[in-house]
Order: sequence, then C-alpha cells, then structure tokens
Amino acid sequence: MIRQFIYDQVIEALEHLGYTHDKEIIIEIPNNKEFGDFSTNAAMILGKENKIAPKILAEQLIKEFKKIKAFKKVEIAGPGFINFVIAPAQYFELLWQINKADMEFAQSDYGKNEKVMLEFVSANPTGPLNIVSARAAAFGDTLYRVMKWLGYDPLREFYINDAGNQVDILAESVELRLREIHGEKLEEFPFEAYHGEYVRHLAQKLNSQEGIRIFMMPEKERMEHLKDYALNEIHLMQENSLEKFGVSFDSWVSEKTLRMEGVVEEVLSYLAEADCTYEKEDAIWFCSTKFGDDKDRVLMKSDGSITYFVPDLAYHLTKLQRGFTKLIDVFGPDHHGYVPRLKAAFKALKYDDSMLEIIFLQQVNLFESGERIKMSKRAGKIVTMDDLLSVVSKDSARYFFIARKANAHLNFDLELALKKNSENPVYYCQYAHARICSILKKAKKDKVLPKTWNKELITKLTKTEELALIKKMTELPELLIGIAEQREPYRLTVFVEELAGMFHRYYTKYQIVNDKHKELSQARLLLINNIKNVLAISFELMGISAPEKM
RNA sequence: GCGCCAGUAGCUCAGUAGGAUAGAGCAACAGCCUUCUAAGCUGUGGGUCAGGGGUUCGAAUCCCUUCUGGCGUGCCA
Repeated sequence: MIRQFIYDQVIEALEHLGYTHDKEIIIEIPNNKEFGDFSTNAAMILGKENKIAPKILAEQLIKEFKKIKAFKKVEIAGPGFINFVIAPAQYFELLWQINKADMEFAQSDYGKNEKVMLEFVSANPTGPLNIVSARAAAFGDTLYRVMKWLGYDPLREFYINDAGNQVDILAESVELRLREIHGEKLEEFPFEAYHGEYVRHLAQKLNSQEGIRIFMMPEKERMEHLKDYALNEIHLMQENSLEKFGVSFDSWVSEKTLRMEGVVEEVLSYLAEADCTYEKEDAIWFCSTKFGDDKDRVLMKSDGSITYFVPDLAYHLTKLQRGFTKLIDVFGPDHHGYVPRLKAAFKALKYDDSMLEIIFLQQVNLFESGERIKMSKRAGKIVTMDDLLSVVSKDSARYFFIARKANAHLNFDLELALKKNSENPVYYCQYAHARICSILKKAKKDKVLPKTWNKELITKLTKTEELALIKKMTELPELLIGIAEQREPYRLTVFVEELAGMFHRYYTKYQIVNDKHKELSQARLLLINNIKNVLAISFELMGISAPEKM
C-alpha cells in the first residue's frame, strides 16, 4: 500500500524535474530502523543515465518530497539513498482503510479473472495418499486460495492415471489377496505387486460383498471388474483423505475417460502432421530432441501399447482447449526429467510453452525424536497422509507443509508439530489470534468496546510499536501479489509469524484496556481488532483455523 | 558421465526488485505472572553466507568454476 504510493511519488518527482527513469528503481524497507520506514535507491540507479551525481539528484528529489504531507522526514544517506519516515497521520489513514475493508482486506481484482489451471496431487490411484501428496495438497490449495483472493480465476484439478500398466497390476494384486482369503497358498507375493495392507482390505471388502461369485466370471471380465472396483475404492479413499485435510478439488479428470474419447489417436496424428514422429525398432518415436529434450521419446511401444506421455500430453492440450492461459503443474521430486518432453511437445505443436509452468516439490522427511523415519514404497511401508493426520492436527500439518519453499527438502518434525508452545509456530500464531479475541471479549463485557469505530480514535496511537504494527499490516496486499506471482505460499507463514510476534511483544509491554484512559483503550482495541482480522485472513488463505480460545 | 535442485549461527530456516552493521525461532544460560490468556515476554553468547574467481559505486543475492548432499537420467507411471 505505502510502497506503491512512494514509488508513484518518486516517478512523479523525477518527471517533474525532467529526468529519465529507464532503469527500474526499488522502494524497500531498510533492515536498519535508523534509516527510516522506507528507502529508495533511485538517485544511485538513475544518476548515470541522467549524467548527474547521485547525491545531487537525491538532494533535488528530496526538495520535491518535502512538499508531501505523508512524509514526516526525508533524508539523504550513504552513497545516495533517500530515506523516508512516514507521518503518523498517514499510518492512521491506512489503518482506517484496513478497518473499513474488514474481512475483505487485501482482496483485489489484480488477477483480472485470468483462467489459471492448478493441477496438483494427481497421485496414482493405486494406493493411499502419501505425505508428499499431502505437501502438494497444502501447497496447491494455498496457492489457489491466494489467487482467488486476488481476483484470478483458478481451478483445482486432479488427474487420475486410471489406465495403463499399474492399474492392471493393482487388479492382479487384489486378485492374489482374494485367492489368499479363499485359502490358496501363495508361493511368494510378486515383487512388482502392491504390497500394502490396503490391498488386503480391498480384497476382504469385495469378498464380503460378492464372495465366490467373482471367480465364476471369465478371466478377462473378472480383471475388468476388479480394476473398476479397486479404482473406485481407492479414489474414494483419496478424496476422503483430502477432505480431512480441508482440500477439495473442483475437477477430477480420468485418463481412462480421455483415452475412450480418442484423444490418444488425435495427439498421435497431430504430432505426425507436424512431422515430428518416426518409426524405429517397431516403435513410434517423438523427435523431442529437436525441441530441447536430451533424447527422443517413445510414443507407441513395440507391443502396440501407448506410453504414459501420450495421454498426458493430450490431457494438457485439453486444458488449453478449455481456455486456461496458464497451466501450473505441481509435481513430485521424481518427475523433473519429464518436463523437457512436455515442453518439447508444446513447441512441436506450435503452442507457447511458457504457458506451461511446472513446480517441483522436494521430498518430505519425517523425523521423530531426531530420527528420520524410513519409508519404503515397495514393502508397503509408506507413511500415509491418514497416518500423519491421525497424529498431527490438520492445522499443524498444513502449516508445516507450506512453511518451506517448494524446491527445498522439507523436514517434518512430528514432535515439534505436536508441541503446544512457542516452539511450534502454528500455536504461536494462533495464540495471538486467541489472545486478541479474549481481550475483545473482556472489553465488551466491561463496556469499553465501542459499538462502532470512530476514525478520530486512531490518533491516540502514538507508540512506535503501534505504528510498526500498522505498517506490517499494510504489507499484506503486496505480499499476496508476490506469493501469487512467484508461486510461493511459504511467505505467508513468515508474515504471520512476524505479525503475531509483534503483537505478543506489544501486548506484554502495554496494557490494552485501561479504565483510566477510555479513548486510548478504544484506539488500541481498534488496532488489535484489525490485527485479529489480518491474522484470520492469513489463516483462511492457508486453510487453517483461527481459534477464539486456546 | 550428463541434467535439475539445494548448501546462511550447534539445529530448523528468513533474508524475492543487487543496497547500508546478514536476521528470527529452537537449543544453552539468566530473569518476568496480586494487572486484558505465561501456548507469552526480556536479556546474554553464537557467522569464512560451502571454497575460489568475476560483473559494479555496492553481491548471501547475478555470472563462471570447484566441493558436498538430494533427485533424475525406462519402449515405468
């Protein structure tokens, strides 16, 4: 809010003085408080192109800024920085705006209704969701919420790979477990099959529903039946896990359905028409190296079946056909070799590959008592999302999952997530919210809390901590834009921790409600009420609760 | 081998428009509740920003290079 204002003033002053500003200047918050509330490097950056010494340019600009009431003090410092101190009256005005915006603060039409496709989780329908999926769910959903808040038109989509090899193996695994139930002795459970307990449960459930009847079906029909059954059950299981996590998808797209609609043939013909395919060793290849990939890729295997890539490419093309102008995929850490071929296909088909944006989430390591918990997919020993949620609350889990940059490994400390003190940032932040609620409640009971807020009250706020709190809140609108554009939800957790910390310190230092100073009390109540709102909005965007009592 | 990602305090991490003296939290130690929630606050110590070169008024941040770790490198999905 303020940053943009200062930026505009600088540009205006430059133009008024007849200087050019071809190079980008910055308005920043100095990390040393002695340098004021904001500072700009404009004079240093633009000195050269205007053939003037930075310090002289700075002096001239400062002369212009002296006329502006919003600035209490403007100074030159160091090699040509211009430091601004914002007038309290300006902060009061901003607080009043925040107050008026209420629970809609920082909402905007910034995104101009751009249709953005957010594809995330998209886990294989062959087992329960694991913790990397949980990370993806928290990440994608938070990004969705922020984009929505900023006036984009985002859609959350889950792509189900319910066709191909792995699904056959799933059906076979269920069949083996069924045979086990009926007393057949298995030599050894095949290495490639799915070993998880859930396969047994699926078999048991199916057995109790249909019993021996299954084995009376012809082989082919039976496998189809097992496939449909298992896929449907697992889909429901996954949807249920996500729901417990507070994540719902706007759309689920099935690979099988896509295939039935004939998109595979379409894509193959598009690529052939573009002259990008050839035959070698009984297989059909895509010459992706021509478009930046490091090797050519098989489209149709020598046995006549199709590779995963073809329907997936078709799927991405449907996103474009549906009018999305930005396709964001959130992938696990093991897929990055896959991107060049997707991008290559976009280029081959003359689509703008910059519309396709892929975010990689790095792996999640679970720690307990300082020990890393080992996970093994093969042995069915994965820690599932449900396992995690049975131990850790939804709030804690979501917070921890978004609290790191996407491309950094995430160490999830189970003990820490369970702690209920300041070591655990979730509680630290939620506690600030609960504390404020408690104060407001007491103020209401004591009849200090006014029915409606009065703008004049704000002028009672003169402490540096109070102005600093207002300043911090005004950062939210710009922060959210940064989060949406850089796809970096973690920055929201940094903001919330800072704001909560500032409040806790303020609370300890000053008494908010004091019978002897009614107006001051009311002004402070107005301030903390807005802090509460800003915290609640941030929590809402992260998908975690804003408790009124703890 | 090649490709992608990462390396900041003992630990987990900020430092996102290239800015001024690199910051938090935890852990360690010393304190604060007759007063609105102590799930909180205050203070102390702690750094070769992995190493080296370069770009420039100025680099943790950009470029090159070396080292270390993770992942990828299927006619798997």
